Amino acid sequence: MERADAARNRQAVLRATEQLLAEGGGDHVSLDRVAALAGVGKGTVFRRFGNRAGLLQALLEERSRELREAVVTGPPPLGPGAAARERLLAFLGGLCAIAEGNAVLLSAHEQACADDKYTDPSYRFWHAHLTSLLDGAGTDPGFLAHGLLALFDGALIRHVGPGRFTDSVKEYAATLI
Amino acid sequence: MERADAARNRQAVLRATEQLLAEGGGDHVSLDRVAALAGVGKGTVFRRFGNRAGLLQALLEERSRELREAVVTGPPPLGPGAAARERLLAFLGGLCAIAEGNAVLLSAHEQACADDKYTDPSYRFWHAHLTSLLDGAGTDPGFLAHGLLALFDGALIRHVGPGRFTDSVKEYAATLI
DNA sequence: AATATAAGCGGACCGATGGTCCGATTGCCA
DNA sequence: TGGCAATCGGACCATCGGTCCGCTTATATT
Repeated sequence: MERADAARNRQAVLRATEQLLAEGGGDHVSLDRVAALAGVGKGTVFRRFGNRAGLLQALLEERSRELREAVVTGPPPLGPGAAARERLLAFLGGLCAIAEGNAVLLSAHEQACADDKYTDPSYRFWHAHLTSLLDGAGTDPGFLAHGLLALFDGALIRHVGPGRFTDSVKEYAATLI
Repeated sequence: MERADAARNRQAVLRATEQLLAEGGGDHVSLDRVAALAGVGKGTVFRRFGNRAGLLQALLEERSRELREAVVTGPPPLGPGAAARERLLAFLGGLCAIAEGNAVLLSAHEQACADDKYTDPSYRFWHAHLTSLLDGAGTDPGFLAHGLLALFDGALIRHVGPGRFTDSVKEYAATLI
């Protein structure tokens, strides 16, 4: 059981992080600043989240929890029951929505994860889901899944511009499968 | 005209950088170490290459110069003259060869470029070439090109394992076009 | 309510890093 | 050979991620 003050501080830190992400670029979010804005000590941030990557990942998971649950236990077309192709397109749509609204967070997280990106639990989950949906269609569904997920890059989203991004991804996926 | 000692130092720095990249991970390459190993002052490194990203990009350009020239002025199937599909597959093959041999350098460069990745001259060049080769085939060749280039991620190469990577990319491209 | 105890807290501290600056040096050309 | 501009080098700086440890406090127990 987590102590009440601990839970309060976890929230404060998360809220401070998203505020800093919103008002400045991803490099504006130093852990010193996060701690200061949250009104806690730096040690607290690290005890809760381990390191910079952990903090950003926690925020990312919070933002994608809904989609994750919908995909596992929700109704079709996201959840089980629909045809794989339907589910896949619906899933990519959901991912696009999250990605477009969190481009800065995405970049910061990638930057922080660096090489561990592919062992990150979040990534593993999306990748496993995509792979299973792509099974049978074409060759090497695992690599296909990597190829699709590679599109969800914060800098790319900003580069092509949100709005255009979602449409492009859908076209791209339609071409691929 | 570049002074003789300046040219010598530029070489020394590049060689030191690749040696450090080879013997340790990408994070082993601090500019202090590069300067020390090259036998020059830190200021020299920055005067030559501007910053960390510039240094890595210079190395990357050196490693890919051959392919760049082959693509522009070389004989088919890489150069002009062959069918677009042939050229595209040949080009991706060349890129794979470079990428597999330079996964660590790729990662380090991505990390250093961060958000400027898509305005990096090197990236622009590859992207423009791919886009022109993809013109007509399918929709939004520009985004297709981004999708293909997104595969060339140092961490991904290490994750799927070199060898497997090239084959997977070729399958992927064949599916896509 | 008093107490014990473990969990939590905060911020000083550390090592490393990217990047700057300027006095000393040195290649180059006349 | 002399003068000068380009080059050099490494001390210096700000910042960052991460650690540490003495102090505080929430909570369970009696």
